[in-house]
Amino acid sequence: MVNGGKRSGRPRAGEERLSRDAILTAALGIVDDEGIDALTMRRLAATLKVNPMSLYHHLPNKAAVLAGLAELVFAGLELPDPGDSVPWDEQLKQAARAYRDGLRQHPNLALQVLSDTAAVSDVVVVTMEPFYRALDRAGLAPREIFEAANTLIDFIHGFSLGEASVRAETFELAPDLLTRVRALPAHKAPTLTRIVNDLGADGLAYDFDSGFESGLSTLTAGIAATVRRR
Amino acid sequence: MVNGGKRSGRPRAGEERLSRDAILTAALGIVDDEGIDALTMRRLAATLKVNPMSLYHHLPNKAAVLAGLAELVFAGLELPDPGDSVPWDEQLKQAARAYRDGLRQHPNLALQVLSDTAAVSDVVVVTMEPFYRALDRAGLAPREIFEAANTLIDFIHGFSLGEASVRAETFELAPDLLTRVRALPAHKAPTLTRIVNDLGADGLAYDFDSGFESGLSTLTAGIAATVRRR
DNA sequence: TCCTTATCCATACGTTGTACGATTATGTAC
DNA sequence: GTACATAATCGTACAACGTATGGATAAGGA
Repeated sequence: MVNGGKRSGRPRAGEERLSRDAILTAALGIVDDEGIDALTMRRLAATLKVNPMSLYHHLPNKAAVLAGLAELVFAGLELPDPGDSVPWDEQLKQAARAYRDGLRQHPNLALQVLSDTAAVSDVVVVTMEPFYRALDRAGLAPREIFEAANTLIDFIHGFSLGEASVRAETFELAPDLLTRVRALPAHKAPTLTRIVNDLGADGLAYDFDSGFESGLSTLTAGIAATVRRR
Repeated sequence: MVNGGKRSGRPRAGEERLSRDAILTAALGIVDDEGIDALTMRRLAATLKVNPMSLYHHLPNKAAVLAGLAELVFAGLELPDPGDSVPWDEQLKQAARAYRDGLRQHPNLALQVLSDTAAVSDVVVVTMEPFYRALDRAGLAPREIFEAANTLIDFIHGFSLGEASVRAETFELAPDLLTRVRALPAHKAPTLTRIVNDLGADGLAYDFDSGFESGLSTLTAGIAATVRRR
C-alpha cells in the first residue's frame, strides 16, 4: 500500500467505478486537448486516477480505445434532414455540410475516424439516411443512389483528410504554392504555370469553405445530369 | 566487439555504405510485406544488417523515414497524358485512374501517404499537371480548374482511403451490409431499407472498380455542367 | 603527417503496451 | 449466515520501442 490513499481490490458498493464510457470520454478529452500522441494508457489512467491495468478490464487493449473513440465521434454525428421543404440538391448539400462539420469537431481524431469507418459502419449506414433520401427525391434508381452517396462520402472524406492534415501542421497553402510553382522549370507543368500566373497571389488564396462548396456544386450538378439522362 | 564479424567504425573505401535511398527502399519492403506496424528502427536496421543507430546518420528520426516513404510513393507516380487525341473528360479519367492505381500499389502506406501530401506537395503539384491540362481543354477558367482538380483529388483520396482500410481488414461489404440493414428498425432509415430490399443481395455486390468509375462519371458530368453554364 | 569529417557500433535511458498474479469486495446458492 | 464464483482494482515486471551520448575506425583534404 505505497499508493497515495488508494486501496487495492474491488471498490465498495457506493464508490464510483470505472466504465467503458468514462474511459472513452476521458480519452477523447486528452486527444482533443493534446493530440493523439498524448494518449497513452498510463496517461489515461492517471487522468482517471486509476491504475493503468484497471483500464484493461473494460477495454481489451489500446486499439480498442482508439476504435471506441472513432465510434464515439460517429455516434455524435447528426445529419439534419430539412425534409421536402427544400430542393433535393440543397437537402443533400446540407447533410454534406453537417457531415464535414462533424468530422471537423475533433481534428486530432480525423485520421483515426476516417480509416476506421469500416469498423463503425453500423452507425455510418444509418447516419447517411439523409443522403439516401435526398438522392431518392432526385429521382435516382436504387443502385444509382448508392453510387452517388458513396461518391459524395468519398469526396467528404478526402476533403476532411486534407483539412485535418493541413490544420495539424498550420501549413499555409497559397503563398507556398505560388513560390513553388514559380520555381519550376515551366515546361514540366506548363498548364499549371500558366494558371498560377494568370491568377496571381490573390486569386490563389485558398479557402477550405469555398473549396468544399465548389466540390458540392460539382457533385450535385453531376448527379443532376445522371437524372436528366433518362 | 561482441558482434558477429561486424567491425565498428567507418567502413573501408570499397565496402558498400548505407544511404538514405537504401534505407527507404528497405523500409518500403518491410511495410509492403508486413504492414506499417512492423516497421521499427531496429527491424529496419536488422534488415540492412546494420546497427540501429547507423540509420540516424541518414535520417533524423523515424518520422522522417515515414515521410520519406510517402515521398517515395509519390515520386513513383506517373499520370499518363494521352494528349489531345481523346476528349478532355477521357483524358481526365485516365489520369484519375492512374492516380488511384499508384496509391493502390502500397496499400499499407495509404494512410501515411494521404495524410502527408502536404509534406510532399512539391511533387504533387507537378504530378497533377495532366489534371490541369484536361480541365483547361474543357474550357474552365483558371480558378475553376483549381477547384475542379481539388474536388477530383479529394474524391480519389477518400476513395483510396476506403479501399485501403477495407482491404486491410478483408472486410466484405455487401453481405454484411445486407444483414445489418435488415436488422434495423425500418423507421430509422426508411429510404435505405427500401433501397436495400429493392436491390436484393445480388444488386448490392459492391465492386470498387465500378464504384470508382461511377464517381468519375458523376464528377466529369458535373464539370461539364460548369462549362455549359456560360 | 595531421586533422577534420564521415560513418558505424555499443551502451544506456526513459516510455510504451500489457501479461501475470495478488488483493479486496459483490452477489448468489445453499 | 457461510461458501464461493465473479468482478474490479492494484502492483510488479518485462520486452520492445525511439533515440541521446560517446567511442571506434577510416577517408580525404591541408
